[in-house]
Amino acid sequence: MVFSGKTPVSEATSRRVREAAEALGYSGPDPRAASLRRGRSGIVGVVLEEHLGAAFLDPVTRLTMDGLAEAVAPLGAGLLLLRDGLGAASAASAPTLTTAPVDAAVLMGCSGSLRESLAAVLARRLPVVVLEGDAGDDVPQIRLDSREAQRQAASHVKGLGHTRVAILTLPTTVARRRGWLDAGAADRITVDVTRDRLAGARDVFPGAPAYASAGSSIDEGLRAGREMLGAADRPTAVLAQSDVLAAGIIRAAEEAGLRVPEDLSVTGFDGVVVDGLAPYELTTLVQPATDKGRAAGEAVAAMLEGRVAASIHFTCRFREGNTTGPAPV
Amino acid sequence: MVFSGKTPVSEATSRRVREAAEALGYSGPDPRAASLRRGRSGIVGVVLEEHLGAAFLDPVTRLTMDGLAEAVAPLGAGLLLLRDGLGAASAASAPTLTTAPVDAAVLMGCSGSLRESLAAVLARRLPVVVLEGDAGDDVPQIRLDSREAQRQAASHVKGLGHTRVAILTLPTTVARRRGWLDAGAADRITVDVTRDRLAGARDVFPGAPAYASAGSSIDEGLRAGREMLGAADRPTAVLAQSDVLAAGIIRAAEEAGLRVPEDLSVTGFDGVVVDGLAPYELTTLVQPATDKGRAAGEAVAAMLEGRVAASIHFTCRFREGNTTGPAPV
DNA sequence: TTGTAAGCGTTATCAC
DNA sequence: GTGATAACGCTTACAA
Repeated sequence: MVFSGKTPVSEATSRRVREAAEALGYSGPDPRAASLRRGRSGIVGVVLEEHLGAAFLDPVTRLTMDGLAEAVAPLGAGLLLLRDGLGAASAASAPTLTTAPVDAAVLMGCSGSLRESLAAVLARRLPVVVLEGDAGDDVPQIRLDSREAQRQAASHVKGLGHTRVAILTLPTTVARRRGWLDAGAADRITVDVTRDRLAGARDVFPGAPAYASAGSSIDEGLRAGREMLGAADRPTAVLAQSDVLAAGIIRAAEEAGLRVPEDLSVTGFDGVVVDGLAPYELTTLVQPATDKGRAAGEAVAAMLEGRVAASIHFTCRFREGNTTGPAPV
Repeated sequence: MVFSGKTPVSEATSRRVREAAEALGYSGPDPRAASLRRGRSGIVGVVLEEHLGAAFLDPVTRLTMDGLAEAVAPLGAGLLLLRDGLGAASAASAPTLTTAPVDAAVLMGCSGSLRESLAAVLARRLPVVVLEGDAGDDVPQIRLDSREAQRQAASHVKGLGHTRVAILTLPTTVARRRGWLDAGAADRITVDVTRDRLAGARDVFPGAPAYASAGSSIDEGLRAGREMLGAADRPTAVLAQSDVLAAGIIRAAEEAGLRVPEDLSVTGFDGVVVDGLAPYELTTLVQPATDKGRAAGEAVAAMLEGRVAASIHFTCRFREGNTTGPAPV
């Protein structure tokens, strides 16, 4: 066909066809028909567990999506935004992994309904990659050494002499309840990232109190910070599970008249640029967010070409900033 | 068919079919074939002009996408992220409006290559909606009274006695050059939103100097603020074209030891929650960002059902916060 | 209620 | 190099 540019076509024929097309009002091949014939739609489904606005609030998600988009582009593929299961409410008509013409799927931090989404794609025998979630079997996974990394930051803080340390966690379950975690709560955490990072922190500070945020944002951190720093025996260091949460803690400290790091040390996690945080430079764990996305995209590409994609384990790099210092005496 | 649930099927047959399906390893209808037959893919393409990470940095974009997603969901449609034209580099293999199986398209602030993208969808006779961009002809557009709104904020500032007023604009062209705009620069602005808001501000302060940012973020605002507030005859008020830019200006003011609003008044635009800006509450123009997205989605839905969708003009609401005050004497 | 047949618009293949 | 032909897997309409 002239449009596909696949077969060599003579100039004359080409023009003749184009003229006819023009006359008939034909505007190129129909992608729907092409995708049926080819067995490829050129679309990769991305499953998010929050609504769009919330998901993209997180800088890590943004970076990951960026890397993902970049890696699937050469494939001629675009990203289709999908939300995972949830209640029957949306299930009625919203597009799902089973009804959307996707060639492959990427499950992003679908902690809650991961298994459900996974079952759906697996049933359709679609290539699938799971980002930071425990998919168990033989599906390629992109993971991070969250626990080890968090342990490293905790050790750093311990080395500075801190003993009264509190942890500010990411949401622990899909319910996203805000507040202090009680004794057995750690075992009921369903979000893998949260669980791993908490474990890493407690490897170093076994009994450290932990407060769960309802999301990863500065305002959530601020809100949590007010509560965490308000207590009588307030901590001298807070290990936050994300940079934006850490930024919120810093704001709360400023609000309470505490200097960082003289009165309070704060560590983050992610190593992203937090808009407006200057002049502070967080002590944090730098994770290769964009690379993670890219790796997911490449894994998808590999599987689409029939190759097997291996799981990848990324590591974080500890970066000392100016938000941690010796424990106050 | 049993799976479609369209035709009434007896229980016995249903089970028989299901068993056969199971045996043959059939896992439901192929969405690609269905979309060809139906002539619908259930996908709405969203054209962004930046890469994902950058686009979603802007709170307004996030909210708009949210509203859009919500409005197209009942349609059974998902959002496919697409980037507009650009150089030949990406054009090679990246998915485009012409190759993706979309039922309709939404063009989001595609200032630069809007016409190009528009031509592509129009050629395919797809329903299309343009968000805040001048599409000229009879394509439905979702617009905002940017100029009038900005004029209102400027009047408020004028009423407070300010005369030395500077404007901080959003990017003026796709090139996104940062710096003071010279005399004729206003006429060379290709981004509609930027042009309209600048015009509104200059309706009230005709000769006001304007500085162009390279993007809508706090750090951009901070960077611009350092330059704008560093001059000898620094302004007593800055009209920023977005809330996040305004937040950056406030940070720059703090940095320079200026109090807001005592020494410097600042206005924003958008009325979004700026993460971490508390305790300031911006004087700003609240725009219905989510509604804009929803309206775009509904317009798309209407067109998909054969109805005609009218253009919609949204208006902003002026909201006085605590970042503007009387001009210092 | 169940079964059957005809296309949706491509693209790949094969004979010319 | 060019033109015809046969699927791709579904949905819908119509006949049994």
